[in-house]
Amino acid sequence: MIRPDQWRPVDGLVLEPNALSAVTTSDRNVVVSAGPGAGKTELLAQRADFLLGTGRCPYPRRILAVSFKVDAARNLRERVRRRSGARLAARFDSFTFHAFAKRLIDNYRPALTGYNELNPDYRIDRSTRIMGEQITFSDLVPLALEIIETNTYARGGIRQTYSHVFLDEFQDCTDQQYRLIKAAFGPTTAVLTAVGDTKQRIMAWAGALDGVLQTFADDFSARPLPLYQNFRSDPRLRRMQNRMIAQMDPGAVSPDEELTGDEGAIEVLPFRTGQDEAQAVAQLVDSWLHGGTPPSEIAILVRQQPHLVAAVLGLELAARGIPFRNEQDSQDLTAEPAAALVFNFIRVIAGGKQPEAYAELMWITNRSSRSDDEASRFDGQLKRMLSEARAAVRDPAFKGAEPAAWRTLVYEFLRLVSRSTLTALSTGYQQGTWLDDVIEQALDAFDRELAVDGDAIQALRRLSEMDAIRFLTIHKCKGLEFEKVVVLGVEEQLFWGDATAAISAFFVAISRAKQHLVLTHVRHRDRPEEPVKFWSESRTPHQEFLDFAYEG
DNA sequence: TCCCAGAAGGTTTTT
DNA sequence: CCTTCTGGGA
Repeated sequence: MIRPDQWRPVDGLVLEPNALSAVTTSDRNVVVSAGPGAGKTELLAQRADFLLGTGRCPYPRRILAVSFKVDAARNLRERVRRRSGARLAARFDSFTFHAFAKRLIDNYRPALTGYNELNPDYRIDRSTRIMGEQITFSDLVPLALEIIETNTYARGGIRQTYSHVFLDEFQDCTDQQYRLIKAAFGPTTAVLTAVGDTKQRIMAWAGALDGVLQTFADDFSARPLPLYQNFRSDPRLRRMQNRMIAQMDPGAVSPDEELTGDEGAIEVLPFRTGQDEAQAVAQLVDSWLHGGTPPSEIAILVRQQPHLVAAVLGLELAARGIPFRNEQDSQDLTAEPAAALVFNFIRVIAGGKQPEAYAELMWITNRSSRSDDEASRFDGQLKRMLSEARAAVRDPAFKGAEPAAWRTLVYEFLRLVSRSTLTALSTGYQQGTWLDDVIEQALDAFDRELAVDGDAIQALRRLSEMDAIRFLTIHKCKGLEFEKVVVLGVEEQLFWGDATAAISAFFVAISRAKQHLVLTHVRHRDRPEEPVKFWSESRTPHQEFLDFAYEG
């Protein structure tokens, strides 16, 4: 146990004064407002280390961190584990709002009565609610709220468990989510830390509360702690951000003398057609990769529907052998162990030497508790299965039977691995149909990628986190950062709607870049092959946004 | 029967 | 911001 006055930031980080206050305050609610790159997530990780390491969050009490996206929740969880070690991190729960709500429902389900009554093996569906057996995503938070509001036992349990609560990206909190937080943690039951940035509020259309940071400050008597530094972006990029801040929130502008320097680059590239744009951007990406930039440090951002806007670019990248991933249709399979197992199996039988994938496969399939005798028999069966599958894939007839032939092999492999080994991979696999859904989703994603160029190994690379450059909507990129960012289509036709929402989206997009930002626009975009209801072929540059790119 | 205003969808979220 | 269709009023 460390004494609070002897605690130092982990990894020797130097925190600005307000950040240090936010990290080491142990008995007061605070609201940290800070722009992009201020290190809000890092601040929460440091605060977790402080609270757990000094015993301000005393055993067996825990810290609850609530985020909006799986990515963000996982990111924070891993950072705390890395910084503070597994022992302390075991008392740190990092969930999305939905995961937090689901846990409340699972733990206190009998508290739901009447219309909301739910079977133990209830399912979650995208759209349809069936009384008693199936709920939708949007039911999760209201049902959790119902439990917390009506059941003193549940309320007491949750308050007993958590001494501190972290709220990430809080500017995008909805009315329902805010009510859940308020009902679960009254003003004096836990110490709350909210972090956010009003300028990055891009969920207003989905019901994010206007001025929720201020509402929180009022309701919870939270101390406001603004942060001023930006550790992410080079000076040229910070100056562009600052020009936008001057318009969005004049009070938060940084003085010019703090943003001097020549590092960083911003380019505005106008094109005649989407085809020209695709060629130039593919070439640019190619040159970045050859210059040594890792693929995971490059992102292509589009306001919405990246598959439509960037379809031509996809072809240009594929022609150059550059793996790319459309985040829209391969949603977070990387986090699913069952999907990873399927991909590893395909990697092992499709590729030449794949020692890592092979070792991973052996480890996962072999760890269920068997007797030595059984284990060695299973080992033999698996090796025989793998070598037969390898031979099958290399048979010229296999090409003609794709993708169904892959499916057959994968299911044969999964049968051998056994259902019980599979369900043991993740707690979620024991309830409902989630395991089967994940396996099907993994196979679908593989089919889709295989259809691009018919190369199984390339398809897998596109599905992997590390090897592929990413196509993202601006919404998906929130909270992420990249060395190089291309914002495709800075056009009136794409940045439509409420002016505040549009400028916030553009601000989020440009502030992802650490070193190099490229903005493109075209005069003509071909209507895509797949039918779309609304599409203008002729395009207008979004001059107001593009002008932010220029100094003076 | 003609004319014009309004609507529609797009960006997210789980074990 | 786009385009097409519908319903209500003239």
